[in-house]
Amino acid sequence: MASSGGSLSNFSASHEYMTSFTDLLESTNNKQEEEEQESKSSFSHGWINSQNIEIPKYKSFSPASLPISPSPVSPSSYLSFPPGLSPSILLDSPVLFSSANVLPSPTTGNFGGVSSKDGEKKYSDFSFQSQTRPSISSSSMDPFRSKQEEDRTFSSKQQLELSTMPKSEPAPVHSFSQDIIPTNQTNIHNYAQQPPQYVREQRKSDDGYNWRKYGQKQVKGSENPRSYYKCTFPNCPTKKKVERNLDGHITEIVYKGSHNHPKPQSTRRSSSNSFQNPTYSNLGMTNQSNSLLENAQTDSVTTPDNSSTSFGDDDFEQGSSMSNSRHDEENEPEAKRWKGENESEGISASGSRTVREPRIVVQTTSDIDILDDGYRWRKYGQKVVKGNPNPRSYYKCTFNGCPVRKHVERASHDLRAVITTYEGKHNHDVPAARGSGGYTNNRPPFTNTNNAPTAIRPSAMNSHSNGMNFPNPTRLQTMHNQTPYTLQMLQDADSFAFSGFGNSTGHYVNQMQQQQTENSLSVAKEEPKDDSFFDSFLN
DNA sequence: ACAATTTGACCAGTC
DNA sequence: CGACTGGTCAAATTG
Repeated sequence: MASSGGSLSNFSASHEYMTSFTDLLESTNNKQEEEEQESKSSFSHGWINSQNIEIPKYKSFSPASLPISPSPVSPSSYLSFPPGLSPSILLDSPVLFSSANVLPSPTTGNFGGVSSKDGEKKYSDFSFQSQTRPSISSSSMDPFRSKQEEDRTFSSKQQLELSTMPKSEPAPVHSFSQDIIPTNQTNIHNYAQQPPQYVREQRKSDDGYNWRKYGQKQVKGSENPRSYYKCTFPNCPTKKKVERNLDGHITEIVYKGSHNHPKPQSTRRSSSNSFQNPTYSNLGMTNQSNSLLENAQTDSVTTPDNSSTSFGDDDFEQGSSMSNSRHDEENEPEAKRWKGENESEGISASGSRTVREPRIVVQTTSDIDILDDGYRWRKYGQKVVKGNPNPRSYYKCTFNGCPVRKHVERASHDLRAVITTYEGKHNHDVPAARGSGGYTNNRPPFTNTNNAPTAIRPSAMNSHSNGMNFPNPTRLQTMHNQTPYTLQMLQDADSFAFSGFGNSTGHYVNQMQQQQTENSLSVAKEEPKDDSFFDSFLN
């Protein structure tokens, strides 16, 4: 199969791969069972649930990456997997399974080792995942597969989740671009190669992180209850929500935010596993991973807006990769956003998706384009929210299919201050500058035209034409715990930012005004600078 | 007694 | 503006 593919273009892939691996090993969460189930379920039923999660690219990627590599081959082999290959095919192929070491029971979908939750099981799952993913990813997968197939997918799904959840996720994101795929694959390989134990860990920790469940709710349109989890690491803003089907299988996992800390490896059982390969677990994953992540983000993908890319650790990887979530959003409309899942039906860009699968989406906090300047907005709501007597206006970007929204409100403590919060990233260029041609020029696009953009942003930030060194919004978010960017934040930053970038400021200011006008927001004009400043960053 | 989970209520966001 | 839905909080429950 694809083994030869070689496209593993990056290290990153390997890194992620590595990380995921380590994660798996490490992961030893108490919640293992849950996760396990989750992972399983997601895969198995993922698309079946038909939550409509279309995971177009996503799926594709993951699958590809996953697995296939029958044998524990070198990562490269994984990579080799041609994107074109449908995972499903691979899955079907006995070879794949076999490679997995553990074969799942056709009926149960469990591996022989399953009985024990130990690594063995995981292991098996693992193998599946790799397989499954491909299948999943491939749109070709027939949701109505025979039970056996489902079972397989099942396991695979689980694996997917596992892989995805933690670090793997990032990979998938990258995967959007074919280039990325390799990375994913890489991850997959690792899993596959890994002993059963690995698998387990994955399940447990998912990603190796520890999560606290803080809520559960029945969501409309789905029989599956949705569970809400927060990362237990102090001050870590990362959250995830998991939907499980009636069977307890995870059908969907959505990550929000990125971890601002390394994975709790130590905690996790990695030790227990014999399996842990030194290689895998520590393999420098950390270091490499970081670099990789960054590369990945930059290169291929996307950086997650939120993505904590900056972190760089393996752990982060996930997040960062997650960050790619942008892609998700943009590319995959379906990819749900943490909150407002706009999932506008697939609107987004590629609407190519058709197949549904359990999704694992990483949302970084929200992708936020800090600046709206130049964009056109439609007001769709207004509300007074608790803690601020001033009404909050809600706006949507009017560009067709663009998921970006923002809300604006005056600070309760200072009417001069306008707080603007952006959610989502533009999937298009700034509309022709209304007044200022500058708009377009200035903005480098955070906007993603396509999926690709995501990756771009980070770099964009850096390169920002303005010469502003402002931290990438994405990162900022991360830094702020993924808090959406707000004007306030900008204001805070003002002082320093401003000083350095006078020119841009003016420019931005204008933009702000324009925006204000457009939005009909009564933005505090008094402090246009702030906004502009802000905008500049955003841009 | 403690920690984790569950669950109803509240709040924000969207239509 | 009101209704609806999803996300979060936090008290209650469970292990």
